[in-house]
Amino acid sequence: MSHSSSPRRSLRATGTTEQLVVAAREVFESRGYAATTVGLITRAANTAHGTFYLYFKNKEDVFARVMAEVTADLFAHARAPWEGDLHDQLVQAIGGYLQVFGAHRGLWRCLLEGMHRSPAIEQMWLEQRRPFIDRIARDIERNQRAGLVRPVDPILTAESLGSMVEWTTVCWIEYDEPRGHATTADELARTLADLWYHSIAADPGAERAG
Amino acid sequence: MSHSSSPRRSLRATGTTEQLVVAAREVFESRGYAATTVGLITRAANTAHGTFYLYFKNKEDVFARVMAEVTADLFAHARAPWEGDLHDQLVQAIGGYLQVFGAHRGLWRCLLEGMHRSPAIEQMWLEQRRPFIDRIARDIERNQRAGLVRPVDPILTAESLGSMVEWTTVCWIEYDEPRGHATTADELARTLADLWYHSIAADPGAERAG
Amino acid sequence: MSHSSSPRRSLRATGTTEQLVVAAREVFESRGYAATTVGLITRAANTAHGTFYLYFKNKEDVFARVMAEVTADLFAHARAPWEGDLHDQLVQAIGGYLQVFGAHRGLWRCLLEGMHRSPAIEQMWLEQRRPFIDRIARDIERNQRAGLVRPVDPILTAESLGSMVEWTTVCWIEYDEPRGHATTADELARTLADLWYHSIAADPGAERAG
Amino acid sequence: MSHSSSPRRSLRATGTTEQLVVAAREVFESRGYAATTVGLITRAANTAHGTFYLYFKNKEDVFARVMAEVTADLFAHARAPWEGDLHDQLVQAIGGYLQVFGAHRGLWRCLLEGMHRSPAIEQMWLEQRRPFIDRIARDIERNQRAGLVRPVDPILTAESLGSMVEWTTVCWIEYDEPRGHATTADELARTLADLWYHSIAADPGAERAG
DNA sequence: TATGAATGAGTCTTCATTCAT
DNA sequence: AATGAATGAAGACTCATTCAT
Repeated sequence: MSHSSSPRRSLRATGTTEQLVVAAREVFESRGYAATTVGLITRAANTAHGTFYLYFKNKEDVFARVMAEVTADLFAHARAPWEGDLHDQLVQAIGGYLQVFGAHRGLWRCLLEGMHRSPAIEQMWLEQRRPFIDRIARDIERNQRAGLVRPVDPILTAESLGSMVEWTTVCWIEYDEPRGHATTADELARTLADLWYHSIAADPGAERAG
Repeated sequence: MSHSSSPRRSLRATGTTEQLVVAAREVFESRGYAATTVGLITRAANTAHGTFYLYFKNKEDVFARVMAEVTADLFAHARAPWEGDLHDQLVQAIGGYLQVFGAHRGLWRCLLEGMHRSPAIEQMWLEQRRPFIDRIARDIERNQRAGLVRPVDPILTAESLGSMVEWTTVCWIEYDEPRGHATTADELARTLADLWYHSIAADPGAERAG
Repeated sequence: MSHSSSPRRSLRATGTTEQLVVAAREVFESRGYAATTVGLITRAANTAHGTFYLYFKNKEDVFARVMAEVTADLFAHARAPWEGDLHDQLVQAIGGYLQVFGAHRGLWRCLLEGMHRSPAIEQMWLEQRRPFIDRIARDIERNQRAGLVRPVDPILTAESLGSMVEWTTVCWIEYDEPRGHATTADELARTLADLWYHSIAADPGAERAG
Repeated sequence: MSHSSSPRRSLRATGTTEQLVVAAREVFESRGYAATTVGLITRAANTAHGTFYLYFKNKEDVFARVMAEVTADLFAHARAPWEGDLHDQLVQAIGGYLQVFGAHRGLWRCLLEGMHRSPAIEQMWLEQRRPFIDRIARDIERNQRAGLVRPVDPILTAESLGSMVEWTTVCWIEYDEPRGHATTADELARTLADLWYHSIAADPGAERAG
């Protein structure tokens, strides 16, 4: 019967897919988007060139698959509830962000690099980024109602502070770390949280005092 | 007899170089780094394909030349002395940055895109960025001595706030503007200056009151 | 125990073969010879890719099988006895030809398209065509003996008139029909029969009068 | 000055183009449309693979170029004025057609083969064929007004008789000639002209008698 | 028998770079 | 200095065919 062989078969297929995705991630991370070729991926995955096209339409397609996994990872962390006062929450959130980001180094640069080449990747980036910015804006509004945040435009502020963390992280990962870790992740997270906090807190001194 | 042609030749050569650099800038801006080819540049410059190699070693080389011109432009603006109190100075500085940045849109994306492909471009980016971050750090230190800025790490803070402006600007140029200029450059500059100011001011309320 | 499965197997096999042949016919008709791939056939047959190679050596092989069926169809029609005088017989014969031909549109084009690629297909075409031409030649000879057809070379004439019907039909099917059936099958059959008749009739006016 | 080198350069380019067109014609003729690859053409032309793309967009493009030359050839012959009575004119016209057609054997089969793959080639075929059919139709109408041709539908008749010559020629070239020239071009031309003449002549016997 | 995953040879196409003029 | 024809190395993608299950 054809059914008996099916699970083992599809297991093999799943294995191959995973091999390719893992290989693709490695190549994308180390080489960047444009320099990655299907040939490099299949060579890294130890499969025939044609096998790639069994599972992915093209480079863009496999990249989407890779990014989907990483974004899911980032989301999982972002979902965790934060505890303590505003300042403590910021340290936790930014610290988590730095950690996940750091675990996938080159991929974010890939995303930036690939955007110009493919509208689909641009879309991917925007869609991955939006929920984070939106969440920040909502938090700001909530804290404004609670009197903890001074009157600023929630949207523009969210964009700005989100960008601060995002880009500082990229620069730190790419250009500080390889040069010898002058700054620790923790140190950076605390600095960013501190700046963030003071930039919007209604009465900075008061809260920290309490 | 052969001497007489020399000045004309070098004049023509200068003209050709400039023609190529201008054409290259246009192509890089509209197409991005990877998608730019020597053929597109020479076609835009109305030059023979081979002529390109008389003046540049390759794409990376001409890109360096293009970026050098743009960076000089950015520096010229950054050198201008800023007037008024800390907050006013920030609005002026960030506003100027936004303006120059906006004038060269695609090139910054090119820089980001090209970094992975070529160590030389990476170097170029770091070298272009460093003076700005350094100047910010020095300003922070000076203002700390004057009691205007609270005690924060000048280097890390400069990196963070510089990144905030840099990346917010890129996102605004690429993803807000094409969608209809919901936010004006002025509005954005004021928001960024406001966040920057509050994030480091020793006594935010006091200074603004005075 | 193993014997009991034998009939079911062969039944299934027959079913699969037929499934594949039918699917192949459809794909060949709609896509042409070169554009047809084994993958398209098995997908249309709802069969595994590998199954194809259990029953056919390759594309050429399955095409031979498809054409054999269609040619048999054409023969069945051609065997029907024609009634009435020479002119009436021609209208019936050509009309039938047009009908069967039209029912298998794309396949004849496939045959023409595939001939260059494979000597076997070329052979197939010649063998399919020969009996028709031969029959025309024999009819001409018979009618010459009966004084109904003027003295012409039976072979060359059969080739020529057969070609006329054959090619006019192809052109009509491919290039008139899609443009809106300006000409009906009946109209075309009568025109062809009329030209055929006059081209060889011993005394055209006389017979029609009778 | 750049002008002095220009003519020699463009001469070289023209030479290369011609080399490629000639090579393409040969490969198309001997292999058919689908089996022809750019690699085969450049190998036959003794040029680098990439050179092909300097002069042609792709296979379809070079085929159009090849066919344009051949069609021009066919037209040149068709333009020649025909002398003598209706029957003699037909013999001359058909004879010329056979001769040019025979000189380009495989190309016409290529045309037929390529039609399914590319709408542009289909268009090419229709546009090449149309003028011939139209001319036949006009001749029939003229001769009807002169009382030389009996009342038949000029369009349908032109299509049919044109197809007869066209397809008989293809079959003769492809399947008679290679098997040993049982039939000469002249013999065939006379048979076709004879059938054509009788199929439409108002009073066949009369004219021939005169 | 039937399956469908895997293979890899073959084609198309682009482009950086060279070089004779 | 300038030209632009020629080159050939990549890289993307397809598909006939094999084979372990």
